[in-house]
Amino acid sequence: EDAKFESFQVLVDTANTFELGKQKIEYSAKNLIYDIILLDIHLSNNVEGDTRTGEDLGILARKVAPDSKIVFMSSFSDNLRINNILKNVNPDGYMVKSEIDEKTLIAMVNTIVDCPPYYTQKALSAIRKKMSSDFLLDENDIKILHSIAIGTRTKDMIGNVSLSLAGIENRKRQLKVIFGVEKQNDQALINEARNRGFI
Amino acid sequence: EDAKFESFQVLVDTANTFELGKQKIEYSAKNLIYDIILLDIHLSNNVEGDTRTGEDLGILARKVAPDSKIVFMSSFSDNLRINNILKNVNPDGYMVKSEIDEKTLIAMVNTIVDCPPYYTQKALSAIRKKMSSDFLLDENDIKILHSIAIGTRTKDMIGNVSLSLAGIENRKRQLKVIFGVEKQNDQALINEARNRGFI
DNA sequence: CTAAAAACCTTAGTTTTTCTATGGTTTTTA
DNA sequence: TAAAAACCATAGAAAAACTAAGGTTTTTAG
Repeated sequence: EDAKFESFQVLVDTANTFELGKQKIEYSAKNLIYDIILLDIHLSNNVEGDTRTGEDLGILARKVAPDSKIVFMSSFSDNLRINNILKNVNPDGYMVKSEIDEKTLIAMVNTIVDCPPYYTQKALSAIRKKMSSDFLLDENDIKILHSIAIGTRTKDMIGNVSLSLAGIENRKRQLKVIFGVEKQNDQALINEARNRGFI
Repeated sequence: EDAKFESFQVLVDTANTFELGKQKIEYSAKNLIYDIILLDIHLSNNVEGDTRTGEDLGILARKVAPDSKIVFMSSFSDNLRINNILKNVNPDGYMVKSEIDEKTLIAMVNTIVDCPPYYTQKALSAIRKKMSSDFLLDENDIKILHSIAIGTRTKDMIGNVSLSLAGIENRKRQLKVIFGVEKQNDQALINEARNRGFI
């Protein structure tokens, strides 16, 4: 906020819950629209059990304020999250928090207004992984990978995955082939999937 | 080449044909390996009809000198080319020539040695498009898109595409739906496909 | 302007792919 | 070491994609 810019001055407005953010974005859309909307993925919601995230807010912002630039901030350089947000929201920028400082913030603002997108290095690293391994997994594949990652037993995946047990087993086998860890254990599969930005 | 770096000095070696580049890379791999290999996509080959490009040289370099960083330079911010190279070579950097100057070159070198990747803005713009539209086209889809782009009539696509006429027509219809240009003409489809980096 | 060609669309039947159900074998777990 | 889970294979069912055929609409060329 202390940063000096040549051609414009900075006015900052903040909100710390989904609901408040939603209100401000909707209000601004009808009045003075925001140039840049900076979104934290993790939101502290006031209502218990409210699982709406900054991603949802981003999707909303895209709809009601299509001319505002959207930049995400995330604590983690978590590959899957970055990939999902780039796909679902297509933000003009993505910054990993550990890389946010005055220098990157200024660079971000200058890049965003001029020629987006702006990504910090760790975000770029995740993007690179995704771009270089270009095969597509469907919803079920992703769910299975996640379930394995958190230690869910195969038989307990029924219900999440909309496949029969045999179907899930088949997919697992197939995934191991795709990721080049045929005949190896689940850990190898997860490592490779994480490494390539699918988890 | 005049740029000053703090922690290292710059030695430059050049080659202007595929064959010469290949020799130098192979020679260096067994002796003093290159820190960074800068590749131009368009090569002026001495032999007529030699269609090998910088991309092929990049694939070769990755194999024989896996520890060298590879950076591509391209005149065009052509989406498909960028996507293909990122997928097939997975370079540590990609620079669009119009964006190359002393500043970006220095930034590239510093980023590459420290924490790759480095992409110039126009490359990033292409990458963004690809990341936000993440569906996969198979070989036939690509062939059909290409055929349309160069003006091939649908009925003449049989032979290239290994599908029946009705099959090709179906795919075309489906592609228009996927790209969000349903009921529109072929030009709209090609524009959108090109825009998203599939052509 | 008009006739021919191409593109477009639909339907029925075929092929291919993927899934389920089932049951046996191997590995893991307690 | 016995039970549970994972793994694997097979036959049949279901879904998806393709072909062939024929009709309608649009485009092209004379």
